[in-house]
Amino acid sequence: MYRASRKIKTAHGTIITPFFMPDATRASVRGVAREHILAAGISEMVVNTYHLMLQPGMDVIRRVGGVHALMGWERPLLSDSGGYQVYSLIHKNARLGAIVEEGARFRSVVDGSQHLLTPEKSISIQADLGVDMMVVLDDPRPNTASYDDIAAAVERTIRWAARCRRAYAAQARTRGWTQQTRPKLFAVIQGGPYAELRARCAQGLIDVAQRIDDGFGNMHWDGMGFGGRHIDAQGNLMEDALAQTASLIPKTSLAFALGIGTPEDIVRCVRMGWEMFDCVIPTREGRHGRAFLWAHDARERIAQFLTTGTYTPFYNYVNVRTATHRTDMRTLRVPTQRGETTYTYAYVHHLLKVNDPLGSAILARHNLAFYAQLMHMLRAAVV
RNA sequence: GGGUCGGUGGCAGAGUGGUCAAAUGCACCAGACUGUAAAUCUGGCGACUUACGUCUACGGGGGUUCAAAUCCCUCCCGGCCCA
Repeated sequence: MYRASRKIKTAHGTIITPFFMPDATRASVRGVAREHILAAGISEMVVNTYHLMLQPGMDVIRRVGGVHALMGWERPLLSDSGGYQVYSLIHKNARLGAIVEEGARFRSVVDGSQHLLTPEKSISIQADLGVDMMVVLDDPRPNTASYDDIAAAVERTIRWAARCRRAYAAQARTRGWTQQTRPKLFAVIQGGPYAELRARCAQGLIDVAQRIDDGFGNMHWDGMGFGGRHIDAQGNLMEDALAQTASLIPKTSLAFALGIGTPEDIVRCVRMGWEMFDCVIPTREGRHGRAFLWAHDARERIAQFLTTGTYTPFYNYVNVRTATHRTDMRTLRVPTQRGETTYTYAYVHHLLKVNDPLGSAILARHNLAFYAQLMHMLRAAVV
């Protein structure tokens, strides 16, 4: 069952669960300015260790005083460890990298240069980024990998989590973090499609937290995520896996469903107990011409699903690129700093057709507002 | 008026006797996208047909040939050169 809404204090403000973070992988949500992110009702974003260490590079990040300063963003940020990027690179093209016990060896997609991202280095980089929430380096595997391969990745993920936790404690000393200012530390559960491996991974990670001091005497992870891919070959949410994994996460830790998802997936996951999400869907789909739209009685349908488990579709998904919108003068709501404005479908359709980034940006902003509203409804429903 | 080069699918542009319903790009019509190597990728794109397939097509008309977008004749149209 869902977890009640709770507040998390960070150095850049208080977060209320459940919440959704758009991916600002390279320190920007592609094409959407920070004032438009805020206007959409979004207060947290995810940046990426892998991308930022390559560009602009940690030398620049340190000199400008961190990624908040670089972006001019005053709200909470989470950095992903880079594990997923290395996984993505390696599994799409084995020449681009390899996992070794020391860490993830990979070639930069920016300039082809070779790098070794270790658990310690990932934590150090994330500390330099200055984010409010950081994630341990993990070893994701495709769900199609062999049982033995995934089992080995689970054990490695646990060992790497232990190294990350020690590195975190060392950073805490060096940088003088306090219990109030320190970034939250998230572990990541692997195990893919195998329930016993997920359980083993979760228990292994919990043991690590109890065994290794984070520098503040905490005996738990601030958050625990579920990594890898949670979508089957048909594009459906792996509900059993997500439900089981949510149940493995102690209430002392925030439950973070990495990379999820569609509005429906998020609602389903919140019911299972997941509390935080990040995904490219609202922005990528927007960039590619899709808009999420509320169905009638969406709020009631969501509330009904949370209490009874009976799911009724609560939104529509429209492709504004299709010819039907060429002269469609109905309007699409887009958030602004002073409330809201509207654009006609016909205009957005035209902008998309002429490849003006404005069309993509309008839809991304619209979809971000949709996701923010969704999370607002969910917060109200899980009191 | 003479010469010359050329007219190919919505556009640009290959092809110069058979494997051509015609490369490729763009446009167009759809689809995909879930810790962003994604302003990316996939499919369709003459007509009819679920499909096998059938028909009509490379400016118009007429020939040669078993077979023509490709060769010949003629007409129409366009560029350039000469008068």
